[in-house]
Formats: sequence, structure tokens, C-alpha cells
Amino acid sequence: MRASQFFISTLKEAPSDAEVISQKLMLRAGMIKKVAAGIYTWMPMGLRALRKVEAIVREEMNRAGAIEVLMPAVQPAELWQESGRWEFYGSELLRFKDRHDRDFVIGPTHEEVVTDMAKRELKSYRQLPRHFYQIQTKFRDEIRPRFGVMRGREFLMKDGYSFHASFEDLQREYANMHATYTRIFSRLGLNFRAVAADTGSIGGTGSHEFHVIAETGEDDIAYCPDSDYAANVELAEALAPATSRPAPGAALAKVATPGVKTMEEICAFLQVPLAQTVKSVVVEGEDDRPVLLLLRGDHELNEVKAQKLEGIKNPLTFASPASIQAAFGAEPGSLGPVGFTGRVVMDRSVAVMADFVTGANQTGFHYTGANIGRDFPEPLVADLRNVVAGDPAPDGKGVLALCRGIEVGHIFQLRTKYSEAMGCKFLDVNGREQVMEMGCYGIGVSRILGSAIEQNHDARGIIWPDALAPFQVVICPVGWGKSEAVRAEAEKLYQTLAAAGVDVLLDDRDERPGVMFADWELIGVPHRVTLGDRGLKEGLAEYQGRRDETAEKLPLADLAAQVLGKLGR
RNA sequence: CGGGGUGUAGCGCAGCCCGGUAGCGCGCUUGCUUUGGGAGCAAGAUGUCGGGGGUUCGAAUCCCUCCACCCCGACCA
Repeated sequence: MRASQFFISTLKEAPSDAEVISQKLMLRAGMIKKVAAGIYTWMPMGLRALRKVEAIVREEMNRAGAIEVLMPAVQPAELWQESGRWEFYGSELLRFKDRHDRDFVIGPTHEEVVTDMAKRELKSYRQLPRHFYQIQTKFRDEIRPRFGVMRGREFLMKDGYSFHASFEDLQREYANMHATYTRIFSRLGLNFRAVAADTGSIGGTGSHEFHVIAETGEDDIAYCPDSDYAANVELAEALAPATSRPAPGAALAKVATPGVKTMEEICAFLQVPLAQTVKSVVVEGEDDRPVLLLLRGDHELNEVKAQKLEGIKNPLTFASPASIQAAFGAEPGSLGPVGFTGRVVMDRSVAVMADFVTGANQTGFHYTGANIGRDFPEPLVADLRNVVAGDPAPDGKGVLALCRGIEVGHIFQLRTKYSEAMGCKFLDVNGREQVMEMGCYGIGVSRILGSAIEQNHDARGIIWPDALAPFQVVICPVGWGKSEAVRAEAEKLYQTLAAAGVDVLLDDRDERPGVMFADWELIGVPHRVTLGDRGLKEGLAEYQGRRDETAEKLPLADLAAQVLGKLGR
């Protein structure tokens, strides 16, 4: 490709609304242009990188035995009514009516369409297993799109769905996909980690997320540096403390804590450590009566775990100030278990506490020396909190550390959630009708580019992993318009590399070297060859890798072969 | 949806309080000079000041209203 025949539009300044580095750099490098909130045009430069990701994903999916299809973005409401998600999928599902006033959606995912297709096509155990996948544009009307292509409303996704005659076979394919995803993200040059995950709203049993490790990630991941344990904090189990509950040593005493609202303020006021306090979180029960959850003062409620408790309203809802007032006779900030007659659930770490500080259910008052069993009935015990760094790992092989991750892949064992609802059945070897087992497997193709940049950039711009770079090599001729020798040498190198199948770009814009260098460093092309009269006189070209501090002189003789060597070919 | 904020040239911004000829930097066009790290000089082009309504002799500026976008909290690839 020649720059003069391509389209390059770099910016010196990023639009002011860009937040994270990948978004700023993609906008500055002219890879994407914003059209509306969370909706972008892929400019030629960005599209080339996107296609690189697609190609690798497609190649590995095909190799793993999946079959490519392409399903429609627009889907009839009937399918969503059939699966039950017409009601349950919230306003993230973009719905509209056609000219005949019929309801449609723009697909945020394709379980319905693919299951409907599978039930019409797959009738016999002889046709199973089958794994269909596509790389297609999705639309999710995100509450808050942000971070450019990392959380767009319209985005490119690889979604695959497998159909099986048995759970065992589903588990085999799940393992196959786990291995395939590991290969894909490795080939893409990403620093990633597979983590156990909550199955969320899609439903099903086993689930893993693949996270690119990055500070700007929106997920917290707990992992054990000494083992292969890794889980989303949503899911990571906080083990019960090994210690047992000490006997009460202090008497229950009510103290005035005027104006004190948070646990931190109480600790400062009473001069006690945060870990010696118990905080109260009130959520709605299914019966609309408040349920009191007790956590150690320095811990955070894990809403996913709380949701899984028996009899909790779905979705998890915090009790309103009015219902708290009615049930406790006090304002939030002074709540506690002593005297409360409703349901109480305490976290495992609360269960081993004694002589703690907690709210007195009287605004502006707290108890000190509170004790379970003595001062209020023994509550249910459950794992309710987020793990913190230093907690013992659930696999018993060390302690947990925390990091942030960007979810770029997710695999699920759906089991029969959709096949059951939509009647996706087959005849088994005995001629009996059975419901198919299903798996589903997603990769955020466009999100991968953002996360790759989060991991690979410097002050000058993007540093693409070779596998993702829009161009592998750029040739920068200094004095293109003036020097016959430079033109000839650049053309020669360009032709040779192109003939060897390298994605090479010849910068024939006749720009000053500073402009060319700045552009290509911003765009992140991994390899650069500079040709100028000065070097040519000495029979030398200049090579610089995008991560290299300085350039390296290469003799002109055999230049193309040496550049190919730099590409590892 | 709740809370906060911003809309002025392609991008980044000033002007708004205190109404009076719409500005700056980058980018763009033309010419000359320059030519190994985002060049210099000169001359230019580009604006429904987010939309609508109002107040006023006069509105980017004040008032009302709508819209869009961004940020902070509940979602997910």
C-alpha cells in the first residue's frame, strides 16, 4: 500500500471527551471516528487492525471445528418472546417496530436466532455435536457507553453456539473452547488471564471470562500468584476465617455518636479499628420485607453473592430510607442487629467477631461490646463480601492478589436454558426425544483492539503487537519529491517486501521526516525503514523497531532480506 | 433513571459574570523559502456561537424550553 492511495488522518490533539488512553490514541491515529455515543466509524487504518483480529479468531475457530454462519442483526420479537427474554432483557435491548407495526429488536446476542435455526436443522443425534459461530455487529443500548470501542453500544463480536447430545460432550467442547481462546489471545500478543466467572443474566452453569490485564479494566480479578486460581471478584469465595469466635468480654453499652454516619467516622470517634465494627446493609426481600446483612466494617458487600441468598428480591434492591425507618426506627448509619426482629444474614468473618461496635437502631447511637447470641439471635452465616488482597486463596494454595481486567472473552455452559424454552430437541439413539445441551462462547473483537492498546503504548502512541498492526512495516523515504536515488531505493524495497507478502506501506506523501516519524509512531507500526540521501551515500538504510530506543544502520545490499529477518521471516 | 457539567471553524480552546463588528492555537488553501524528529514567512478560506422561543434599539452573552454530548452511581464482549 502506498500512503498516497490510502487514507491517513492523524490528530495532534485528542477530542476532549476521550477518557482512556486507547480511546485517545485510536482517535488521534485516525482509526475510529465517533458518530454518536458509543457508535463509531472504523476508518481505513482502524479497520485493517480490526480485520487482523477477525482473521486470527476465524482461523482458530475453524481449526477448532466450529462452522461460520452469519445471522441477522434485526430479529423478530417472537423469538425473544419464545425464550422469555422479551420480558427479562432490560432496556439494553433496542426494540422497534417495522412499517407493519410488528416488533423487532437489534440483536445484542444471538441465542434465540441460533437455537431457532438449530431446532429446525438438527433432528438427530447423528448431526450432533455442532458448533456455529459468526463475527457480527451487535447492538446493546448500554446505560453508559464509554472508553471508545471498549464499551460501545454497537460493537463487533464473535459469538459461537454449540449443540450437544450430552452434558459430557458439552464439557468436552467447553474445554476445547477454553484451549482455543487461550490460543487466540496468545496469538494476539495479549497479556491475559482466564478467570472463573459468574454466569450472570445469560444463565447456565460453568463459565470462564478471559481478561486482558489492564489498570483501566472495569472488572476486579482475584488471583493467586502461587497457583492457577483466578476468579472475578464477583465470584471469588471468601473463606471462613480459621479462627473461632472469642467469648464475650465486654458488656453491651449504648453510646451517643451524634452526626456520625459512616463506619470510618465511627472508628475515628470511638477510637476503634474498622475491623472491630459491624456494618449493616439492608436489602429488600422477595416478600418486600427488609433483610439485614452484616459485614465487617472494613469489608464490602458482594452484590452477586447477596443476590444468591434465599428469598432476596431479584434484582437486588437496597431498602429505601422510608422502609428502613419503618423496620428499624432509625436512619441508615445507625442500624444494627440488636433488637431487629426481621431476617438477618451475617458474613463469615462477622461470625467470628466478639465485642464489636454496631448501630443501635436509634439515630445517633451505637453499641459497643455487642456480641452474637448474647445480644441478638444467632443469624444465618453466608459468604457475603468481596475478597480483598491477602485473603487466603479458595484453592488453599496461598493468598489472593487483586488486579483489574478487561473482559475480552467469555465462555458459558448454557445447558438447556434456551433449548428447553424453545423446544430445541433431537432423537437419540433409542429414538427418544431429548433436549439439546448448549454452550456459548463470545469474543469482543472490537474491544480487543482497545485492550491491546491499553497494554501496548508509550508517550508517542500505539505499539501494536505484530499480529494486530494495520501495517507491519513502513518505509519512510526522506526527500521523496527531490531525490531520484531515494525514490528508486524505496520502490525497490517496497516491491520486494510486497512480493514477499508483507503488509508494507510506502510513505510517498513527500512529508518531512518529523511528520512521517510522528505519524507512524502514533499509528504504532512495529517496524520502520528510513531511506535518505545521507545514508544512501554510505550504502546504508536505517531500521527502527517501534520499541527500540535508537535506529540501527543496515547495509543496502540485501536490505529486503534483513528487514524480513526483523519480521521473523 | 438520579446527581454534576459542557455545547463557539475539522481538532483543542478564549469570549459569556458586566449585552454593542466572533477571536486564538493546530489543521486546511496559495506562493516563496526550508528539508533527518510534528518547519518559517506572507496571503487566504472556513462559523445557522447546539435547536426553538422570549427580553432588548441590539443577544454567543440575560430568561424559558427542547436536544446532544461528557462525567459520577445500577450492565457486559
